[in-house]
Parts: sequence; structure tokens; C-alpha cells
Amino acid sequence: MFLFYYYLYLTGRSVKKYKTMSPRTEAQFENIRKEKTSLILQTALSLFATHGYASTSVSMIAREAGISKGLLYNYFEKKEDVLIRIIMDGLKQFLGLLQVEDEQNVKKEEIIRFVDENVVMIKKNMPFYKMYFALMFQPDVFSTVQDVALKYFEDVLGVLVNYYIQKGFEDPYEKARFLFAVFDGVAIHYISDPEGFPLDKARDLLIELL
Amino acid sequence: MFLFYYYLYLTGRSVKKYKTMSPRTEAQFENIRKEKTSLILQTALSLFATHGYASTSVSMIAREAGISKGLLYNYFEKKEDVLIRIIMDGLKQFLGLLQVEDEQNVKKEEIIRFVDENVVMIKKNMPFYKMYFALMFQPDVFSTVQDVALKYFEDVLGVLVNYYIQKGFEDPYEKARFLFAVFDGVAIHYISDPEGFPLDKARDLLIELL
Amino acid sequence: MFLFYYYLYLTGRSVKKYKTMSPRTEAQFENIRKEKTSLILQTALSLFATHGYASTSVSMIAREAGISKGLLYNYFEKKEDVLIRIIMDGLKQFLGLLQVEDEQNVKKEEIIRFVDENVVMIKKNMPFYKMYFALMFQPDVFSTVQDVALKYFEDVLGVLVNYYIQKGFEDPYEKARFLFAVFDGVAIHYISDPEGFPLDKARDLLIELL
Amino acid sequence: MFLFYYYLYLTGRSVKKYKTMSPRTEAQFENIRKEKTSLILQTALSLFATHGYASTSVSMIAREAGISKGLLYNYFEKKEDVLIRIIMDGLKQFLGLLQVEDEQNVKKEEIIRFVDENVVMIKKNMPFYKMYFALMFQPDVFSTVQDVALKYFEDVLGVLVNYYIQKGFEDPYEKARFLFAVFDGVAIHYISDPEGFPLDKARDLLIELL
DNA sequence: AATGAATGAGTCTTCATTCAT
DNA sequence: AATGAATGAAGACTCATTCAT
Repeated sequence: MFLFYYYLYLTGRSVKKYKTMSPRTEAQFENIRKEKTSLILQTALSLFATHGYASTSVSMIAREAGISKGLLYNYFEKKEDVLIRIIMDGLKQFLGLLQVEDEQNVKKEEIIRFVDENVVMIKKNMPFYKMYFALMFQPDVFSTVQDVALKYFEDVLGVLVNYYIQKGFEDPYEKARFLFAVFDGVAIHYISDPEGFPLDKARDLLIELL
Repeated sequence: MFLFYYYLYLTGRSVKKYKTMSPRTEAQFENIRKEKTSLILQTALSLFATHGYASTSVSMIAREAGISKGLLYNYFEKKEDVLIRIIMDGLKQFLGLLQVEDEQNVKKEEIIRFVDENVVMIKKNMPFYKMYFALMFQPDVFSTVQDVALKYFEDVLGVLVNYYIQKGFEDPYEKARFLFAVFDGVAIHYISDPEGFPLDKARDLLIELL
Repeated sequence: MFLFYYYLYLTGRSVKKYKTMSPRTEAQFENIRKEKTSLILQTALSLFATHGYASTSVSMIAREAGISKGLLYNYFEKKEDVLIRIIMDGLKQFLGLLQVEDEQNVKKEEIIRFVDENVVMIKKNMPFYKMYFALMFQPDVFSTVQDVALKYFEDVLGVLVNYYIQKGFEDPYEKARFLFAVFDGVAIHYISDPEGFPLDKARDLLIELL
Repeated sequence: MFLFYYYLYLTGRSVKKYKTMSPRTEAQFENIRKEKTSLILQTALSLFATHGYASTSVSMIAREAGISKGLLYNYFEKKEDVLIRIIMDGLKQFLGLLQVEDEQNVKKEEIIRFVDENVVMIKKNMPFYKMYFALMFQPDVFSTVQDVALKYFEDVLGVLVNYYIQKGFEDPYEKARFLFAVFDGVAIHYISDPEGFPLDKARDLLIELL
């Protein structure tokens, strides 16, 4: 008998005491769920970004994440939910960047800061941005999250319009929409060619438009 | 002749029109092929634009075009070929717009004309543009046509760089890339919201950047 | 060259003339569809009857019918539609049996004839009956066709009630419902044990109740 | 003791109630097992009855019973075992109803009492009856318990046959089988429409057949 | 005794593509 | 040139069962 325990000792195993084992605590479960959820979301985002949402299969996500297909469905009800979650989380991040002290008196520095923070964000979250734009052109898939996207859009636009109004520019709305377009244009070109596109110079030229 | 119809009657078949028509000439066949090809391409483009390439089935295209699936495969070897053909045709159109008299001396008016012609083109070909951008973010699908796309990109950029060089601007390359980005930004925002986006005003603001 | 045609002649093959081949006629297609539909329905019914609807997979049906899974979906949109179609068709047959000359004056002979025709029908359509009863106890699945089933039920009951009223019986409604129950009881016991259950004697005893 | 709680605090675990309770006695464990088993069986029965066996998932049972899936597998080896157990228990109850003093001399009152007790039982155990009948038409599932079912069937039939023999009826076996069929017919119709079916009147009419 | 994360085989369904006519 | 039946591989999703704690 001694030899048996010695063997266990050598192999690093312990005798399983099924009888006295207690279930994982609430916190432990919580932990597992958080980590797995995040793993799935990250994997999915990177795949959606490169192959597109429709062309990314659940199997691919599971394989890439090193889990079973079944487990993914333990965390998300449908494939679409993974997408929605990604977009929601992503947009929230961007919404967080937009902070002006006084809506009625938007300062140039605030806009510049917003632009700069966006630049940082884009650099950091390229896959998300990529996917986001790809989706913007497929109304079918996007309908579920359009509300959030629209809110983001309107918030940003509102600030820009206010800014131009206070500056006393004519056509403040049109200028604001143009600026927004420029902003996205820069983002898209940067994403399409991160090596070649002169993001910092483009940032300066964009600031000049203010 | 009577016997022939009687035979058809017995076998339950009906006389197909083309059987009774005099045999088509080579030119007529050619004509049919051209028309059908174009019909398929147009139908496919409009579907790809609204539902995305992956989410558009061959059946949908055939149904919408009013032809059989089999016939579609008579004209295109694979679904992907339809896409490639659409993109090729589309890019060629855009390439045609870029005509400068002297590459070494690009005139402002030429750029403006190019911009304006592009604006017209975008207004006319929204579905193509929509699809084109959606695809740009999915390297997978896009790889097949990347060469053509790259050529178009480089041609446009070349002209812009030349223009800025001749104008004596500093950082002509960076300015050119920025302008190109602005251009696409405007296009994208217009496509996303054709009713609300002030395209004409944006065109003016863009011209001001030259 | 001659040898080639000779070879074809020996093997019974003919030279395929793809160019001049015309598509199948409308009637031919119609025919194929009718036969395949019926094949699928029969196969499915027999499987549903023995394993139950939920436990019968589409793969099983396809395999048993000797067709591909895909083809089944060419004929029916969903698995459930196969079931619905079977039940609809089945109930219609039974509804057809119930023909009384004058609703206000139902004759005993008419009821007897109805019973007898039902007996014949049950003998012939055992699988359908089996499945029908199995389903009657699973409201979930059945909800879609409940309307038709209810109509059948009410029609039969109506005739029986009328019969007992004209006979001057007391409690005609209760007697009618009882008779209907007896009828189904007999059917069920026969189905459960076709060899052992004395259907003909049971039929006589049932008639005595009229 | 303090150290113990401190350890829990550090590891993020909470004190499970049963850990602080004095160890349960063997009898207490026994009790828990009995209660949980019964809870599972009742929950499962009600679900099987409404959705069918195949369409009821183990997760549903666990959720509805307020326990974990794992625990259910602590009590039953397989899903099928839950079903078997339910049917066995149910049939045993019915078997218990059939008590005749002298097999060779079955009295009418005994049959009537059996009928009445069955009526009470059906009213009380509708879900079981529902499921039982649904299953009767799916030999696949049922095969495991067919022996018990058959025994019940033969016992009841035996008594009825004996009764008719002693009464001196001709065709006692056929009459017995008919009566059994009537009995089930009434049960089924009552189950299908508990509100509308006149069970008590049907009982009277059934008794008249004796 | 109890939990719920994890698995994998299986389910229904879709769809690009081929085939016979 | 034209049809649509037929296929098979793949996709989204489910679920009985096992496992670690």
C-alpha cells in the first residue's frame, strides 16, 4: 500500500476524495465565466475582422479559442449575440471618449483631445474598427445595434455642431458633418494600410480644419 | 407535321418557342449572352450591396434575375467569379475617370473635374460603392481583386502627389494621402446616409483643401 | 471513328448532344415532384409512427427514402411541415368518410356505414392513426394542426348528437361523447395489438350501443 | 477558528451552510435522497406530459426542479432511467387497484369498485396518464417497460374474462377486450378534454356494459 | 450532497455546385 | 440556351453526459 501512495507522490497526483469535495464557490464560477467570455469575444473579434461576420463560423471561433462549440453556446445564446456584444462593448469605449465640460461652450482643446484619444484608440483597436466599418455597409446584420451606433453618431455630431456654432461659422451643421466624414476617412485609410498611411500628419491636417 | 404535335401531346410536352423559330444567328446568341450576363451582374450587385456577399445565395440571385440556377452557372463558373467580375467592371469605370493631360503638370481644374465626376459616379453607383467598401475590410474575399484595386489606388495617388509637388507644397505625399482619405470619408458618409449628408457642400469643402 | 460509334451501340449508350438537349417539360417536373413528395411523406409517416416525431431525424427520413437530406428541404421548408402535411392529408381522408344525407335526420345505417368505413380506413392506415394518437398527447407539437383536428372532432360529434336527439334518447350529448370515446378506445386497442384484438367483434358490440 | 474564516476570505470562498452544521446522520441523508428523488420524478413527469419525453431536456428538468444537472445524474444514471422509474411507479399504483377476493368468482361490485378507483386515479394523475398514452404509441421508448405494462394489461384482462365467463356470456374474451378498450377510450377522451368530457355519465354507461 | 463548466456527437437547415433532360 | 432536381459538405445550434471542484 505504501508503494501506491509513493507512486502518487512521484507523479504529483493526489488521491481524489470525491466524497468530501465541495462545489466551486460562486466567485470561482464568476471568474471562470469572465475569463472565458473575454476569451471568446477577443477571438471572435479578430476573426470577424479578417473574414467578416458571415464568413466566420462558430467552429472557427471555438477552434481558435481552444474550446468546444458547445461551450460557446453556454456563454452566448446565438452567434449574433457574440457580434452584438462586441459592438456594444466597442462603441461604449468610444462613447466614453467624448467628454465636454460645457455642451454650450465646446473648446477647441476638447475637440483636439477627443481626436487624439480616438487616434490612440484606433491604433489600439484596429480589428474592432475594421469590423465595425465592414458592418456599416450591411444593414441586414447591423440592424440590432444600429440604435447604439446612431446614438454615438449623434452625440459626436452634436458636439461638433455646437463647436462650429459658437465659433460663428456659417453652415455649422454641414461643416460638422464634413469633419466627421474626414475623420472616418482618415480612420479607414489608416486601417487599410497601417504601415503606409501617415496618421500623425493626417491628424495635424485634420486639426487645421477646426 | 401533324404527327409531331400528336407525339408531343402523347408525351405531355409542349412545343418550346425556340423550336419553332428559325435558328438563331451567331450574333443573336452573342446578344443574348451579353444581356443575360449584364442582368446577372446587376442583380447580384444589388443583392451583394444590401445583404453582403456571403449572405447572398446563388438561388437568390437567380430568382431575382428571373433565371434558373443552372443558367447562372452557364455564364459564371463560380459564385466568386460573379463578384470578381462586378468589382473589376466597377473599378475600370473609376479608372476611366482619371484623365490628366500631362502627368508632370496636373492642373487644379483637372482634379476638380475628377472630383466632380466621381461625385456623379457615386450618386449613380451607390450599390457598387457600398459593396466595395464592405469588401475592402475583408481581405479574404478581396485578395483576388486586390491587384486592380491597388493599381487604381496608386494611379489616383500618383496624380495627387504630382499635383501637390508642382504646387510646391511641403509634404506632398502626406497631403495626397490625406486628401484621398478625405475623399473616401465623404463617399462613405454619403453612402451611409444619402438623404442627410450634404454632399455638395462637402464637395466644396473638399475642393478648398486643394 | 466508326469503331467508336459501334462501341456506343454495343454498350447501349448514345452520344450526348448537350447542345441540342432541351430542359424537362413542366409536366415532367410536376411528375417528379409528385412522386418524390409522396415518397417522402410515406417514409416519414412510417418513421414518425414507430419512433415518434421528435425522435425521428431528418437524416433518418432521407436515408430511408433513399434521397439526400438536401432534397427533402427542396420539397419541404421545415421538418415540421412534413408532419403538418401528413396530418392534414390524413384528417382530410377521415373527414371525407362522414357523409349524411340529411343532418336533421341521421339514419342508423349511415352511422353504421361510417363506423365500417372507419374500420377499413384504420386497418389500411395504421401508421397514421398511431402517429395521430401519439401526437394528441403532445400539445406542443400539435398546436399547428389543432384547428383541423378540432373541426373533425366537432363534425363527427355533431352527427352523433343529432342521431341520439332524433332517437329521443335522454342525455344525447353525453351519449354521443361516450360513443366517440368508445370508438377511439377500440381503434387504439386495435392499433396496439392488431393481431390479438378482435376488431370485428368489437365493431358489433359498438353497433349495439347505437 | 478565526484562521479558518480568514483563509476563506483570502481564497474568496464563502462558508457553505452544511459545513457549519453538525454532520448529518445516515437517516437524514436517506431522507434527503428520498425527497430529491421524488422531486425530480414529479418535475420530470409533468414536463414529459406537456412536451413529450424526447422534447424535454435534462436541463429543463433540473432547472424546473431547482437543482443542478449534476445532481440529477447523482440520482439517475441516464435520462431514460427517469422515465422508466416514472412509468414503473405509475403502473404499480394501478396494479394495486386490482384486488379481487376470489379470482374464480369475480363479483360485479368488485369490477365497479375497480372502475371507480380508476376514475379517481385518472383524475388525480392526469399527467401520468397523458404521458403513458403518448408513450404507448412509440414502441422504441416503451420497450424497456413493456414487460410491466404487459403484466398490468394481462392482469386486468384476466379478471374481466373470468367475470364474463362466470356470468355465462358467450365470447367472454372478446367482450373483455372490448370493455378494456372502452375503458381506455373514456380515459383518453377525458384526458384530452377534462373540462368538456362527461366523465361521470360515461362511467355510468360503462357500468351498464358489464 | 451539490454545482455548473465543458465536451462531442447529433440535430435541423442552407447552399454552392452538378446533372439529366 | 435553359431548367430545376439532386447532392454533399458545411453551418448554427442542442443536449445527454462527464468532470473538476
